Amino acid sequence: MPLKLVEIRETPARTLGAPCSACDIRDISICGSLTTAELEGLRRIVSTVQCAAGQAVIHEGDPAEALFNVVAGAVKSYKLLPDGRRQITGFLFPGDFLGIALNDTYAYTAEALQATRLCRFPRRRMEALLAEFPNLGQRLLVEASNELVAAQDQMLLLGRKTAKERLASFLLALSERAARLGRPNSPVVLPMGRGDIADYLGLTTETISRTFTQFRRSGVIRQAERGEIEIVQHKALRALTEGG
Amino acid sequence: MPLKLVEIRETPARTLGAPCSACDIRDISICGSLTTAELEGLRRIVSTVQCAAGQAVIHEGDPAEALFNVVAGAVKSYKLLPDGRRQITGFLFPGDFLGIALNDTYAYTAEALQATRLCRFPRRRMEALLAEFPNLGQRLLVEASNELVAAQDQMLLLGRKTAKERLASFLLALSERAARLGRPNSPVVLPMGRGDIADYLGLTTETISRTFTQFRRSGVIRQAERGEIEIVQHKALRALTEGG
DNA sequence: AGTCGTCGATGATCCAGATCAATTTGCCGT
DNA sequence: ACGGCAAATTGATCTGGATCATCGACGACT
Repeated sequence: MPLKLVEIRETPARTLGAPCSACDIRDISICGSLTTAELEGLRRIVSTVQCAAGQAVIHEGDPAEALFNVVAGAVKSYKLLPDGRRQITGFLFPGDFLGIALNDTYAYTAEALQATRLCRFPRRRMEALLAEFPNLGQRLLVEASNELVAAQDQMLLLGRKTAKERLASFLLALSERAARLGRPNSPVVLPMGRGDIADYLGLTTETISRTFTQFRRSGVIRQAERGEIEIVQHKALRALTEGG
Repeated sequence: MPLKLVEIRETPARTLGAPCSACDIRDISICGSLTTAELEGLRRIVSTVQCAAGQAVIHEGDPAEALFNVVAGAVKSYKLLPDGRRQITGFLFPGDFLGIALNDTYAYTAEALQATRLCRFPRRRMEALLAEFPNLGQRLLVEASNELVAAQDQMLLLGRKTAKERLASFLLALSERAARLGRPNSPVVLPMGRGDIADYLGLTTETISRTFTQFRRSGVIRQAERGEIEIVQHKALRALTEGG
C-alpha cells in the first residue's frame, strides 16, 4: 500500500487575496448567517489550507488544534480498526464542518478526495471568539445537531438496511444534498471510488459494483460520465431506499 | 403486539418538592457546571415527567417541543423502517440528554425501559434561555459533541465489527460508563432485554444469546443476577472488542 | 398451585453478502 | 499509439449471522 506522506501546505488567508465577504460559499456555509462583526472576528483567526487528493487534513487521535470548513473539493472522514478495517463516517463537501466535536483529540482521520481548500480556525482562538459572539456557538450547535441526525440515519442504514437499500439511500442523499445547495439533483457526482462507498455503507467494493449493475440493468440509474450517475427513476430509487 | 397507550403524567417540578440545588444527579448532568443564575433560569422553565416502563417520551416525526434530561431510570431511543425493522440509536441513563438535536421534529422515538423520571425543558423557553446565558449553549454543544463521537463509534461498530466484537464493545462501554459515574464497573447492569441489545448492535436476539453463551463458556463473563453481567476478564473482553 | 404469556437459550437450515479469483476498463506518462 | 498500473466488473464459492422452530424458565395473574 503506497502511503503518500505529504506536508500540508498552509498559507495565511490574506495571501490568497479573497476576503470572507467575497467567499464563494458564504451563503451555503455557516458564514452566511453571521453579522459583519462576527465575520470580521472569524476572518482574523482564519487561515486557508490547500490539500492535494489523498492528503490527510486531520488524524484520528491527534490533539484537536483546529476546526475546518470545506471551501472547495471533497473530503472523507474515517475510523480504522487495528487490523485495517475501515469505516468512513462521512463525506464532506463545500460548506461542511470538520472537527466540530469540541473534544481534546480528533475522533477520526479526514482525507481529501480531490484537490481541496479549507478554512482553518485554531481551536483556542475559536473558543475565545465563541465567548465574544454567543450567536456563533448557536450556529455551531445547529451544525452539530444536523450532523447528529445524519449520524443516526447512518446507524439505521448500517444496522438494518440491505445492500440495495444502502446504495439507494446513498445516491438519494447525495442527490438531495446537491439540490439543497441549488445544483441539479441529477446526475449525481461521485468524487469517491467504489472502495470508499463500500467503507461508508459497511459493504465491499464487489457488492457496490454488483448493486450498481443491478440498478443500471433495472433502469433506475444510468452511467453518465465517469464518476457521475444519472438518476433516471427518482421514485423507484426512493422506494428502494426502504425496501421497495 | 399489545401496544400500551398510556398518557404521560406531567407535573410541575415544584410539586415534587425537590429543587434543582438538591437534585440527585446535579453533578453528573449538565446542571453541575452551571452558575446559580443559570440554574435558576433552568428551574423556572423545567417540569418533571414520570414515565412507566414501555411508555414513549417522544415520537419520531413529532414536532420537537421540548428537550429532556434523564434524572432516574433508563430510556432507549430508536428509529423504525416502514416494515418494522428497528435500529436503537442509544440507551440513555441519568444525566443524559434527549432531543438535543435542535431540529423542528424529533429524529427518533424514545421509550422508557423502566420507571423513569425526566426533566422537561420547553424548546421555546430553552432557546430564550440560551440567548440569555451563552454558557448554557456551550454546554449543550459539548453534550452534542460527545453524542457525535459516540455515534461515530457506533457507525464503526455497525459497519465493520463482528457479532463478538459488537457485544464485547457494548458490555465494555456500559461498564466504562458506570465507572465514569462513580459506580462499580462490574457487574454491568442491563436494564434492556436481548431484543433491545440486538436492535442496538444490528444483530438478532438469537445471535446475542449465542454470543453471551460463548462469552460465558470461555469464562470472560459470568451471569450474576438476572439482568446483570459480571465481567470476569476485563483484559480479554477488551481484546475481543477489536478482534482478539 | 396452576395457567398464561413473555423472554431467553439452543438446534437446524438458509441466504445475503463476503471472499477468492479472473478479466476488463480506463488512465497515466512516455 | 503503447505499455503499465489501479480501479471496476463479473463469476464461483464460502460463511457468519439470519431465519425458522422448539423448549425451558420465570413472573404475573387468578
